[in-house]
Amino acid sequence: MNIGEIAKRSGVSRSTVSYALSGKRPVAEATRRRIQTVIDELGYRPNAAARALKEGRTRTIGLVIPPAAQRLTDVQLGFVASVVDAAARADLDVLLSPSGGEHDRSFERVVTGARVDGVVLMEIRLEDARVTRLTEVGLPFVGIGHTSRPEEMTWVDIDYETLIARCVGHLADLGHRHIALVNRSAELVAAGYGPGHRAQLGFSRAVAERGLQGVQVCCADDAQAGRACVEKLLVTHPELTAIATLNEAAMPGMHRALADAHLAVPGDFSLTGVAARHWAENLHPPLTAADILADELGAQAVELLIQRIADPGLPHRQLLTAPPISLRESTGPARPRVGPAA
Amino acid sequence: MNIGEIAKRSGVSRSTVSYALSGKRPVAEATRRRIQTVIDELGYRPNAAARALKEGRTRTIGLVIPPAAQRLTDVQLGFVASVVDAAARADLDVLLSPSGGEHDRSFERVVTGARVDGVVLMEIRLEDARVTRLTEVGLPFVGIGHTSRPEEMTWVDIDYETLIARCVGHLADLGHRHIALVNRSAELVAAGYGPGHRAQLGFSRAVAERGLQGVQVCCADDAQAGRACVEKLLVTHPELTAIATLNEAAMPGMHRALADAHLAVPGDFSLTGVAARHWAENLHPPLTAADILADELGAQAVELLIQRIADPGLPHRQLLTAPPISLRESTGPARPRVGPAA
DNA sequence: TTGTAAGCGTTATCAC
DNA sequence: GTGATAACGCTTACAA
Repeated sequence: MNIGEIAKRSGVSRSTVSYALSGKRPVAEATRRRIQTVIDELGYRPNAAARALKEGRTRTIGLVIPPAAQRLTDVQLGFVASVVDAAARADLDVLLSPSGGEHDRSFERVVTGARVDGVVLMEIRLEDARVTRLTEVGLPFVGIGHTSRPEEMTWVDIDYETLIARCVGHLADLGHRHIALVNRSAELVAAGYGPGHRAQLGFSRAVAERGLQGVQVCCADDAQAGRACVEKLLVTHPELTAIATLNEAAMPGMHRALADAHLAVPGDFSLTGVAARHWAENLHPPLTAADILADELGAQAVELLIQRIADPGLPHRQLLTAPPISLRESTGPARPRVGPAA
Repeated sequence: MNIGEIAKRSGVSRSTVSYALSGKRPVAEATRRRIQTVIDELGYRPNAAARALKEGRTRTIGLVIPPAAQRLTDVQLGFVASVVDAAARADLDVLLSPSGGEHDRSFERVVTGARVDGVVLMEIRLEDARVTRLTEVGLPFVGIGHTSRPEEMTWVDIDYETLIARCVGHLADLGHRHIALVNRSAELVAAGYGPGHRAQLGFSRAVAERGLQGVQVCCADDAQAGRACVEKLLVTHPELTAIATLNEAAMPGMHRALADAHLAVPGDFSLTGVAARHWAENLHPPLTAADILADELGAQAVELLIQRIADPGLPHRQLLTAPPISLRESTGPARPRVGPAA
């Protein structure tokens, strides 16, 4: 079933069918209708490969995700969903590529075989080989996250530095003087994972500015680790009254450790951080947090990518969002765990 | 950068380059090496569209997911991850298509523009237009889930009927006589969502066989709904001592409702169901449940699809898995809430 | 208003 | 062991 077949059955040439479809040249109404009838009857659709070959574009974008094996967080999943959704609205298909680990072949295929018109790149590291590679081959791309040389690429990102600083500020306002930051996994932070890195920065800065006692720990991205991490923290830092975190996955475990220590949230202990709204609202008690609007960010990434595909010469653009903290029920006035009385 | 350029620089013809790459015709070792050098130098890769056009296959599979807007459950996410992973291992790319709702264009593009060699279809309904459409156009596909005429397609699925029946059996063995099934959302079940439907069947059957009192309710896929649902259930059915569910997303809320009613799990009330292992292990207390092995199912779906693509005439195959119940800590002996003493 | 034909980058058949 | 060349299905410049 190809355009020639449609042409034959409609009694016109192939070009007329093509033009009737694209509207790039006027076609007599009668002819157009005749062609349309045949097309509907046979359920014809132009062959994507042939069209891509001729036009030099695929109407497809690549979405490079972290290797699937390591589960996606709620926030990451939100990005994927919103990118796919935004792309569908723009009539673009999305080619999914797990990158890193054993899947470099997949990334190379997507990048270098002219399979896509552009790429949305997730989970960018401060030094990221994929960014280098994409720049090298000149394929338009937009990062969700950015590298250590942010001006050299187009990206959207969450301002973890500001957000964590704000969380600390919020806790300080409530009277907390001893605060911990529970970061993402040590591997991730060591590998130069931007959010982890910038969370450290923001935390250190805010703690210094407010003259607080701060302690920073890394924690693997799962509930067990969160539990162990907080259990340890409560012992090693008995004066702690609050935690800020960007580690969603660890949070259920953190809650559990607090409950096991008979510390009520927010009565005895405050908890806050950065998380997907959906997630924050569903915790018990609902988490006071800077709500990441994954939907918007993903859609903006696609929007920027479409612009770059249309004109790759465009100057780079950056979009840093710092959503306000939504006050919910997980933070409250400080109540010393070990005070003068102890 | 195309094959002609490589040919020119290597001083051979285009066909020789092609054969050097594919190995489908012997090429002198010296020539082969010369060509390879040029290729490495220029980072050449065959154009995917041209190859697809010529070969009549795209080396790409479609993955049709539920509309992105409605969040994926943990189990669904597991399927996506494992399908992407398995495809990458087989050097296949994955084109993601949200279907249903406003995204029918995306589905049609994938299905009908020769964009993919085959499709993995998620979230199949008992009557599913997409199955009809795929059959109609003759595109190889494999379902994760199946329709009301299961023998007419190739699929992998989870035997919810058996699993829920087993859960009921397990509860009955522990002495529970009044058990509720918390199903997925009413919309989903009404729309002929297979798992919801088969859970009903399994529940009814098991309850009848064991001579128990059973009550079935539907519940939207989120924590709030789960909480509301159980709160109501506890009031309307005060004799209830256990719940079986396949609604992961609602479970945190269900726990909360039980806690609010001062019912300890498993001391006063037992909870069990079907869930991703990851999820079950992370609940508090860990959920006694039939663990869905999403990784295996997704990989098997890809495997079956590859076979069907290679030979579309193959008889349909079906793979129904019923993983055993993993005993954890959320079920225990029945302790009547309202007994003779009350 | 419509038709003819070139060409996109491959692969594979045929010829040498 | 290697080289011309046709063909895949489409879009579009040129011709009528």
